Amino acid sequence: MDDETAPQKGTVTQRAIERIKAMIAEGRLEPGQRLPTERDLAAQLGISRSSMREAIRALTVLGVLEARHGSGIYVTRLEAGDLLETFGVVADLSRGPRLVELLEIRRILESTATALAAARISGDELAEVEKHLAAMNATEDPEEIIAHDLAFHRVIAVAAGNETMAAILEGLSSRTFRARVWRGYQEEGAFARTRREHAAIHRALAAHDPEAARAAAAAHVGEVEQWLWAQLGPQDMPGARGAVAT
Amino acid sequence: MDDETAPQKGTVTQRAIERIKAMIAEGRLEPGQRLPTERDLAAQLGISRSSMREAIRALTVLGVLEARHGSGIYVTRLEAGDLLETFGVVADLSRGPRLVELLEIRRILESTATALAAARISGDELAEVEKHLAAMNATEDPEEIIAHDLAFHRVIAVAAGNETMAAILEGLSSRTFRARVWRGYQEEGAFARTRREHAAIHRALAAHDPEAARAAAAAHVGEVEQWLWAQLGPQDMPGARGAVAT
DNA sequence: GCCACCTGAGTGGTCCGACCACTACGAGTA
DNA sequence: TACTCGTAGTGGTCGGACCACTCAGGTGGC
Repeated sequence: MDDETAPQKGTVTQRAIERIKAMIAEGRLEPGQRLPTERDLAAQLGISRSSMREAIRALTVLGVLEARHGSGIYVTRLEAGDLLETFGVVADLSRGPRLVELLEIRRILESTATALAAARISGDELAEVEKHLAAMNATEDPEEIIAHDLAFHRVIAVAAGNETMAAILEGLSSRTFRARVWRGYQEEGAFARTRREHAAIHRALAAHDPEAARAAAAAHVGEVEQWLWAQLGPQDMPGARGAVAT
Repeated sequence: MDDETAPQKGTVTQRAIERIKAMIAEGRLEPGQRLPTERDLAAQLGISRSSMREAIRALTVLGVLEARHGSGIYVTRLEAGDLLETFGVVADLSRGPRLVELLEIRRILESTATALAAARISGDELAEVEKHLAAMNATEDPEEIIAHDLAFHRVIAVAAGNETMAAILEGLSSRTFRARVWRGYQEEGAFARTRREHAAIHRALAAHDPEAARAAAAAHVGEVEQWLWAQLGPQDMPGARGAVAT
């Protein structure tokens, strides 16, 4: 009903966004290709440069386009990582019960990804997993631990052979998200438990045992999930006023 | 550390986006709340209205803000559905091997969601599932079938009790995505098979049998997955690692 | 008294033109 | 040949003007 073909539907900018998206979807614009200048594009669609800039900005934050100052506007590679960067925004802006939901999704995907990785992981990838595991255990700096923890799981997700899933999991473990949740979690002396869980995951990967890997990963994320749930059960999180029973 | 806190990092617009996002993350802007006018906001951050408009447009497409012509700018409810609308863009712009990856993710999430739903689904929800199932079988109009198919799975996802997962699954089954893939799939006379699979899912839900529900849902999505894989098999077989039966 | 209508201030939407900051390429030079 | 440096062209920012729409408050009729 609200589909194209009609003279005009929403705002001019919105139409411009759809037009460019359509051009990419139809293959008239290839990944990496350079677009005409803002001025030319605006003229082509018969709109002002301001409106065209808003459309470009919108597609930029969506990871579809990339603007290089002084050079031009380009279509991104359109790979999973480019497009799913916005997933981090969801994680950053979620609070309360939705955080638990996000962790539940991560548990489901991460456990499956780890199981797949156990079956497919190569020697090189396994070595990289071990590298991050060792680095994680060799320092006490929270920042460094989080960084290697992230990389640890990323290697596994990639080894699972699904780039899109790896990108989603990366968004679900974004720096700020992890920092927010883990700050409290780790303060309760969860370091030792985390190390044990990571070791269990590594063991299952090395043994190429998918079921053990699935269980270990599920337990790993599940621990955080349970803790977070308990956190906002009795009292809501600090900063937010009052538990909202929507 | 990674930024100089004081002077400036990226573009003016980018900074404005971060500022507003931060205001929301810190709770200084509540869901549903109205923001100052574009002109005031621009003045507050010391930037031009044009740049502020680009920032607002960016946050609008991300589902964080909502602009109502003549009324004002408001923070959305910030619920999963609002923020994950952009997920549909990923599905719409993905082609070739990435489509299979997306279907694999949908298979994983959908099977788990269906299993959860089997355990939790209420009588009312089950009735709604049956309603869409009947409507789906009562027509030959592809558009209508797709609509009820979508609603069928949506009810199940909601019954699983994870709104975020339901929103993601909705994005993975967006109208255009489904239309693109299913056009070819259904042309091969998959109607009968689809009906049988839907019936199996419903049966498992009615019996409150999670394992049967998981299997039925996985098979349902897996069928499309296999078909799609075969479609682009002969043409391009990129550097994916060996096929592993899951 | 009540309700429909109208008006106007205020808001987002669009356009324009100017200038700045940066990149890329090629002419000029050593 | 290799390097430097200018410059045309690009995205980034700004300010102002006007249009399209919403909504509250007043106005008029009933």
